[in-house]
Amino acid sequence: MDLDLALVRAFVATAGTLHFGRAAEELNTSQQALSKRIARLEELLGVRLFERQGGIRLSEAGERFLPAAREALAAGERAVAAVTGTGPVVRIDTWGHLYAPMRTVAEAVQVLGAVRWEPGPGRDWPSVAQALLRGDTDLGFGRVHPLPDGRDAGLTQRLVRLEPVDVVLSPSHPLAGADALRPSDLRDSILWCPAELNRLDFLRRFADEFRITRRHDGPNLGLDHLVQHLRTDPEGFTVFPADAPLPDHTGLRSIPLVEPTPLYAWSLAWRESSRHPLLDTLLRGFTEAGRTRRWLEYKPQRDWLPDTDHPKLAVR
Amino acid sequence: MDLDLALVRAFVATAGTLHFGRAAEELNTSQQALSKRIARLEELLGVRLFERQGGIRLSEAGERFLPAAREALAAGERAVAAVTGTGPVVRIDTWGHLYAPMRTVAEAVQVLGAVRWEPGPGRDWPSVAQALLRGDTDLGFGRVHPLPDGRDAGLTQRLVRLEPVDVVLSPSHPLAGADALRPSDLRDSILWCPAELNRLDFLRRFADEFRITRRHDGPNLGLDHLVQHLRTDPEGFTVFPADAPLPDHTGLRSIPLVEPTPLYAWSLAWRESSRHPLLDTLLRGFTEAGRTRRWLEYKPQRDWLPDTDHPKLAVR
DNA sequence: CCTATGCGACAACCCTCCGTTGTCGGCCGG
DNA sequence: CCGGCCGACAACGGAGGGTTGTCGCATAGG
Repeated sequence: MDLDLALVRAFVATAGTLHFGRAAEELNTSQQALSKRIARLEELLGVRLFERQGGIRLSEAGERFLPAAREALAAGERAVAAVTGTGPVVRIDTWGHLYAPMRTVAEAVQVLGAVRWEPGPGRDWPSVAQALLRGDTDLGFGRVHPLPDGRDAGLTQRLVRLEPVDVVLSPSHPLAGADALRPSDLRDSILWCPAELNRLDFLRRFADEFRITRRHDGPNLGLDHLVQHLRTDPEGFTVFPADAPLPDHTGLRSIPLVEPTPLYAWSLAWRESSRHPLLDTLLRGFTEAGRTRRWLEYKPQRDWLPDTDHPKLAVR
Repeated sequence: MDLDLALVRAFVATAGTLHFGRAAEELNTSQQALSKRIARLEELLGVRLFERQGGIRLSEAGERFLPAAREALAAGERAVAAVTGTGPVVRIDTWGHLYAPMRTVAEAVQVLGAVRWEPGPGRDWPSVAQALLRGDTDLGFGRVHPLPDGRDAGLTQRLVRLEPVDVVLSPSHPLAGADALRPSDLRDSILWCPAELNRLDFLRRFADEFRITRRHDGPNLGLDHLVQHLRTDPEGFTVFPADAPLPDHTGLRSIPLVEPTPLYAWSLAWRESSRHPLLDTLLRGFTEAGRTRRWLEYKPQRDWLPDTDHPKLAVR
């Protein structure tokens, strides 16, 4: 009971023109062949799709079939595009590269397939927002924070993942043996920041919220550099998304945070006035992945989320 | 370039077993026929889907194709189900019947087709919430307001439409000639309520917000009854969703409200722990319809929404 | 009432294509 | 080196889909 999409195509074309002759022309075939195709489809489905009485019009069943038929055609085209590499590509600019945003995008894309994408050169949220507004890129992915002067006006965003963060510290750190730690346990330690703290919205809010006053920041010299320092400083720590990969054999320990568990809010952003054709498919991929992998779980009494992220939460 | 889903089915089955013989058995055909089908599909796509070297495994292209192929098969099945009437039915309980909730559900379903649904006996939000929790129905649709005692715990809801409301009044009402009215213009008029006001969350909040103190309520005796009273009372008015149909030839006037425009918030609700198989399709229908018909537009400076509805808003 | 016209269905024909049966070749384990 | 398993290849037969040609049935106009 599998449809041949060629038949479905014939139906959709005929439903469009309501005229066998013209629809046949459109499909580069003859009226008779088209007539047979429709008849075949009708027999397969066991339902009359058109009422014929001097001209044709959609039957009630045809009316029900039409939108679903269009969907099926579109799905077929996406499948073909997925494998032949034809069709559009969506450019996705990510930021917060230290936290490996790509892995989440890749996972969401994999769920549905059929989306070809390429990473953009994104650096940070302000620059990606600008690129989106200029049309230099199609989609942004990372942690969004409010921009001054309405520099994000016209952009739509959607929260797609809340990721718990772990503490990362040296085995020589006094707390290294714990199975779980509370943020308040870290007050006596030194927060090592991967870049200048005033450019790290999440880390800054985290440190402020939990009164972590000993902080060490500096220019972004990459993950390895940070790891080096952490390894040698028994008082130092940093926080890191729980599923983001640390370089292997760093010898550092990753310990879950609880009471509360801080969450890192990953969002997609795009310019509403120029939606990319693949956007809907991609959003479905994130929705699907988010549900199965529980990417959007948030319990106010268990988790901590920066104030500015709260509006992004919603019953969805 | 239209796929034959029978070929796609062959591919998916083979990708599942990674064994031509067993997949052929599963498909009730011979190994040779299956082999030919795969070859045909590969030629059509111009890509090798399997690597053959003593046994088979998916090629890179096959890996990309698989999820999209599953999607296409599902879409095909939905299309067949839409027209043959096979497949599951989703029971949707609506409430606020005076405001004709069904029309919005019907519109959303129409966008994608393929969802068979039947209305339930819903009366009001509390009773529908209870029915959802008991599993007596699959989905609820109407305006959701918070319930006491956690009687809505375990239910997920999603805002799907914000509908402006119009004033409805008799032609003999002094304001009947206006092209648009402000809520504050109605302070001297009498709000006729279609039921007891303490059961009408939206109307109560509306009247309180805009200081409409003259109110007339009573048991719900139906739309016609309300219309009768409105027609004869030159001081009376009621408010009504802008797109909801009033009975024809009522002789009443409908006038848009502005500065601000009150919005009626329609939501879907379901029990997260027992998602109906059609729920995702249905949600996509609402998302799609919502975008094209601008069902979710809200400007705080232009519109008015009861406080309790604000958490439902979200960037999505 | 008759005819012209336009449209879709039906019939006959032909060829392509798909599934069948039978067989070969290549990769494995012993 | 050999046997067994698995997928590809070859040959054949029948169904199916496209072609051309024609008919039936509407509707409109004289």
